[in-house]
Amino acid sequence: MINITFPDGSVRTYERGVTGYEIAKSISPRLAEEALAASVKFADDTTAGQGVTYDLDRPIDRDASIALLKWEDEEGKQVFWHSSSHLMAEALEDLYPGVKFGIGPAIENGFYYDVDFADHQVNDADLPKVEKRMLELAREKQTFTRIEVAKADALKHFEDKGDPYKCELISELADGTITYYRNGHFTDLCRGPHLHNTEVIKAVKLTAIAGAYWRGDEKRQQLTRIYGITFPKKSMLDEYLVMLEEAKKRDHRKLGKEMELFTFSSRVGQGLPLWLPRGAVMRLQLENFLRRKQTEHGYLPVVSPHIGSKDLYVTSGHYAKYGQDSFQPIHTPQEGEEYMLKPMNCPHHCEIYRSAPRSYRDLPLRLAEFGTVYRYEQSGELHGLTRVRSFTQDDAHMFVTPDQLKGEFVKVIDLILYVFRIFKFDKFTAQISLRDPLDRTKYIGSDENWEKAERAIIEAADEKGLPAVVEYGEAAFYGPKLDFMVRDAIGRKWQLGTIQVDYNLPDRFQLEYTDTDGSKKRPVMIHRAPFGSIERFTAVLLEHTAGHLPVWLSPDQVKVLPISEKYSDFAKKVCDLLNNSDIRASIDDRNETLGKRIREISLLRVPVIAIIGEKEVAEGTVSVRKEGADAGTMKIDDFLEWLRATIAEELS
RNA sequence: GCCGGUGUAGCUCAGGGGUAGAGCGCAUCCUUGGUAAGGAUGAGGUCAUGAGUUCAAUUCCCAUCACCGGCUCCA
Repeated sequence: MINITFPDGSVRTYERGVTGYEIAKSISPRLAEEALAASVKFADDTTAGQGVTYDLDRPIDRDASIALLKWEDEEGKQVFWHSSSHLMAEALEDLYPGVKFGIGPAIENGFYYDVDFADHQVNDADLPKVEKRMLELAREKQTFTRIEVAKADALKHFEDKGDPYKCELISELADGTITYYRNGHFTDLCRGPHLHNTEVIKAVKLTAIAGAYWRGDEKRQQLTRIYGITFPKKSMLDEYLVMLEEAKKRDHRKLGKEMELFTFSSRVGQGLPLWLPRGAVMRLQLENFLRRKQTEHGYLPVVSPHIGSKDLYVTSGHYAKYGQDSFQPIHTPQEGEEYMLKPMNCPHHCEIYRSAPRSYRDLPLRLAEFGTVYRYEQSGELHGLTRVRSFTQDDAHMFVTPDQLKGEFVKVIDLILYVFRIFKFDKFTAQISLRDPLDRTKYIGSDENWEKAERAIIEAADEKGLPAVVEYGEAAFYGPKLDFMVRDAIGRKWQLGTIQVDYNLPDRFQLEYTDTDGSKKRPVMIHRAPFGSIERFTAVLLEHTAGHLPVWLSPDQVKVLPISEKYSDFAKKVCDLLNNSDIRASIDDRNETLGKRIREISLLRVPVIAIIGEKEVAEGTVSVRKEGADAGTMKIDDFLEWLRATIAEELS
């Protein structure tokens, strides 16, 4: 007999070799129905961590703690979708005999399988057939059988089957036992784990078809990747589809058009956004918001040109690393003279640092600039405002002594958290990227400094209580970093702010300061950008808010609507009063019905509408509507106060 | 850059080998309206661009460009 410990601490004894499924059944039939896999941590496993995920049918042969994983658990979903990808493969093999398979993992929302269809051309119209077949197969209540085979046998199996991709994968595995999983007549090389039975897969939607290189290598065979998602209930699929529709409605490209914020022109060039008047107003508010806060934090504004001599980037090292893939140098009438569009602001800021001798008393020196940079992103990678070729970083570089690193980090984290709070990004995580412990040769800078910096980041994150994960080997070659990921209102993840330590540029530019003892020391540089870029941030914010920006940020804060032309004069007076108090208000007295004007203004997402008719003129009031809801009738002065209070509230 | 898809009026889209349609928007007029679409009339298109097949191409074929979905990349 063996002891099984449950998450609530209770212990039960079972026969040796009991399976997760049997355990679940012994607790309740309902649990057996809902459980998808088991998280098993053996009593003799002394390593940290949660243990391994087991198939429900896999025997447990010694004392262990187990947690039964359901759909609600992330690992449960992963098993569900991984099994679904096998089910899809089985369906594909049925429908298109002779197809060859690459890999088919679960992903954040569903799964995919990379398939070589040889001569057959698959398109969207084929997907419903595959979905139908998958559901038929699922209803056969296929079990997933785990089979252990020797590597040589596995290799032979897939050679006989004529599947070169699987053979390649197997040949790279360590010698010894390899596992297969079999469901129905489909057998796949797989580590597992898998579902107890395919019957729980009740709803299937194949979402997309795309090309994907075998092993992500563009020089190799391109396979057809089919994406899909499955659910244990039909209603969940419906909800998911509604969510996708919602995401489409929030697409910042669509909102940018509807709200008249920005546009693109092929004549201007790919990936080069044009900010329309309303967009430009919003953008200026974003900049001013940060500028004010940065002034409080002791940042000094600087301005640098949009181009720089090629030498500058040769010195910084960027030319050697990225020169070939950048906008190419600009030539002048002067023979041999070359300039480049600036791909980043740091080298310019390094030269600003060098413009005067620096003392330890000058540090930290914080140079800030909304610096527009130009990067030749690959054309297929451009996407709305999130990936463009010209964008403005909310950039700043801090030059600090090694001892100031941590204090400075804490201050930057504070700033970023402030930004998140104001924009209501309530859910976020941070990733601390450190060196690869196994290979320290690829990093520049002394061991001692790296350790200091890594410790500083970890401690700073800890002090601020950041929900942070540490990733080893993810640091840049020039320094460790801290990145922030936010989740938007419909649960999607975005990378926003970043803080990076840099030992490279101070070296390359030979930056120095005079220390207390009169010796010359090298400062450490910190790059940071809370927004990342104004363009990207705008995109994320639009999708997060579905275009309903806070009043302080809205391009038009108030529209004043006289019910008929008779009240235009009074409306004009109200409008002037608001404008004189720095409220962005304008009048809409077009020859349209009130309902129609309200509709159009609402579609532009103007947050506040002030309506003026006979009654209002007589009483010196306005009738206020905010975000589609009646906010009451107010005296003009009260309305102004109310607006100010609303904005102050948003910014507190 | 690669694979696949799309490109028709300012926008959203329908159509189809015999040179084009809707709704919205725009203009003019009527209407002077009370919280998300009042009415009438009218103007707008080299059907992305270039070459090809054809008596005839916006439609079919090819190339190019842009956009969309992915892959790869991201200082």
